[in-house]
Amino acid sequence: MKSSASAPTTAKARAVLAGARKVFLAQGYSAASTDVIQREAGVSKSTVYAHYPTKEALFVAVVQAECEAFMDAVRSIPIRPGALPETLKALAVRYLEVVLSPAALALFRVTVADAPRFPQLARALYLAGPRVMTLRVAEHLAQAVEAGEIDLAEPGRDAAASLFVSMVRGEPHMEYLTHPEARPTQAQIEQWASLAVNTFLRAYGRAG
Amino acid sequence: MKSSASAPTTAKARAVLAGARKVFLAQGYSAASTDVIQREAGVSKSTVYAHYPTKEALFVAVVQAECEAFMDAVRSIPIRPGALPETLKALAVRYLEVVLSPAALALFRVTVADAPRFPQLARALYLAGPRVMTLRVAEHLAQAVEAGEIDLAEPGRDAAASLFVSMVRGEPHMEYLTHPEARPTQAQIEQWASLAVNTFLRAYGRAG
DNA sequence: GTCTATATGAAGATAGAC
DNA sequence: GTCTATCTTCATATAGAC
Repeated sequence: MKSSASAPTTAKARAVLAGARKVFLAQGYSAASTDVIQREAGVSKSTVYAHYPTKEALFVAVVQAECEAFMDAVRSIPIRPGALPETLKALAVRYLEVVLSPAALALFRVTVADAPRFPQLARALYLAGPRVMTLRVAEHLAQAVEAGEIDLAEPGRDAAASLFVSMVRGEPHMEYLTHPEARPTQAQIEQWASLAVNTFLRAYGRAG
Repeated sequence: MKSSASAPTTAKARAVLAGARKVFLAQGYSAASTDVIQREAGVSKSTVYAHYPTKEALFVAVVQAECEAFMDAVRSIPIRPGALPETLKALAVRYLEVVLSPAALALFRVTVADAPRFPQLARALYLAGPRVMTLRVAEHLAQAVEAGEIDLAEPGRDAAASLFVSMVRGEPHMEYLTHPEARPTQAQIEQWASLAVNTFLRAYGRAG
């Protein structure tokens, strides 16, 4: 069911991918060197090239694997049916935890950085993250509309979901992308999630 | 009044900076080579090094200059006093035009990409863009509160401004960062701005 | 598949003349 | 300040033995 690349089988093959993951996510495509990847993986130069024909192919494999892991993380955020405010809040908190994780920030950095050179990877990131999250939110909002908890006649379900996700991610994502040493506290995440949910429900909720 | 680097005076010096700007914004720090910059500028290698001691210094000069230009662009967005919906809409449209411009997207890409290596540049970008915009919005929202057009008692003026900017920028910024060949249409910008403004005013406006 | 050793080119930076 | 020519290092990638 993998979209393209096959998962490595042997121990050395896994070591190559793991080393490449570490180096590429830390340094980006151009700054990373195959020498360092090779050393990090504890293998020789030709072992790297035995599994991946070029540095580009190795980078593509790494980013694709990370996008799939990222997508799985977003997909596995539970949506517990219940009162809408609590459900949205929990959703927002979990999404922020994923999106602000060091791995997700690094993936975003290196993928967006080389988007002009690897446009398909940038698109894969978009589909794996914001798109999947927005679709899931839209689905749940549809249920809330049915239940009469919310009124989305005007902007539409999809636009409302997209806006909600933008509100949740917007400011903290920007902040931690531009402050690479800093880490968000749980309190900040909760606070921002509450702010976004409250605003969203003030705008569209029925029993505000 | 410049914060750090001095503006180039001679024609060659300007050519070096212009060439570096073009190449760095297109390729990022690591992928860019001083050879290409030198050729782009129409000067020799040592002319580059006569003005900037290292590639790093040249990159810093380019990004700082771009951040200042970006800040000026955000600062020069007019806030015409008038009815709040129209004022916010115009503000949102102009902000999106700036933030989604090819130069701003490229600046974001290369700066965020190398944020771990050049953290002060990433912070400069944050201050030049989101921070300046949010402060301006907060200022205007304070006036709207005074005029009784809006009620921001609960989240507070600064949080509301930050949320508004997140709503405006969120989805389209993400979309065009991850689809480098595509360009937004004016209609899309207007539509997204309207959506953000309407939602914000539904949540906090008094005469919704 | 995996290693050591190496080919080949390009990168950042400098020397020295003008 | 500006050029041509060059130094040195390090990059991607390959050859050939096991």
